[in-house]
Amino acid sequence: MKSLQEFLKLIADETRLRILMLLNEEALCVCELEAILEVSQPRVSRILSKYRDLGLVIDERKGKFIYYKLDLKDPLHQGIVSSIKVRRETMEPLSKDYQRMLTKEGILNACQGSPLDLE
Amino acid sequence: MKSLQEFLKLIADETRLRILMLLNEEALCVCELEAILEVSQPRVSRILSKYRDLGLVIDERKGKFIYYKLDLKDPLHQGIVSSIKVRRETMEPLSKDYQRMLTKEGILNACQGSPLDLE
DNA sequence: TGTCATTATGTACATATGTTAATATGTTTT
DNA sequence: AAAACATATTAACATATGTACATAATGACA
Repeated sequence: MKSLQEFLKLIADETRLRILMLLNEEALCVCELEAILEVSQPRVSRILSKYRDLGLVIDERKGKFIYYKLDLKDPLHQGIVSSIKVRRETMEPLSKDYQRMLTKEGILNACQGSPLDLE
Repeated sequence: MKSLQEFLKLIADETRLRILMLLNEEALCVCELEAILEVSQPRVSRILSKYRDLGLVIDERKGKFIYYKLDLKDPLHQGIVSSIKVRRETMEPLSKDYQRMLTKEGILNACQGSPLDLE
């Protein structure tokens, strides 16, 4: 129950939810998130650290970059996230974010090392 | 999107979520909620007014009592609520609350007019 | 080892939020 | 109309939260 409260509190914020929805699709590093969302680096980093504290996220280093991806162990959390995902197309920052992530628009220049080339 | 933020923020609190889950089952008045949840009357009233402000709740007067019930028009809100409902039995205040509501334990004496007799 | 890019954190500030007690409003009933 | 009860609101307080800026820590790689 406490875990549900914390989870809801975290995603009850636009930027935090946007990050969560992206990380639910694929692993991304801080600078990629920064580029997609157009928010400051410290803010992205802080949000990721909150997710990490609650064990909702896994991080893995690849070269210079640390890739984060969602790791929802609780089926309730999963259920809530997929309820939102189903309606992503109708929810405006979320839908655009997703497109930007797919097209990698503006990302290559944002992260100097072009992390996407690593894969 | 803004509506989703507000909704999540509201239910990211134990008492507020407990009330929402109960009102999702049947219409209840303030004093019944007070008795089931064992929280103060002003607090219940305040929470209901927030739900009312967001149009999540319908109220109907019956005699002395005002009965509130949930009115989720947004399918996304519905989806989130049913994700939680599915796992209610495993979530502790929620499960007991539901039982108390069904058995009407302690309620008849709490509301002096015995509102339940009206039905 | 030194430098550079990435990521993390500290601090200070403003703003928001929850809580309680007291009080007001409105309704029924006699 | 008055009493009794249900519900709503106000005010004051403490606590929490978000934000931005500056700076620090970490790791990669030449």
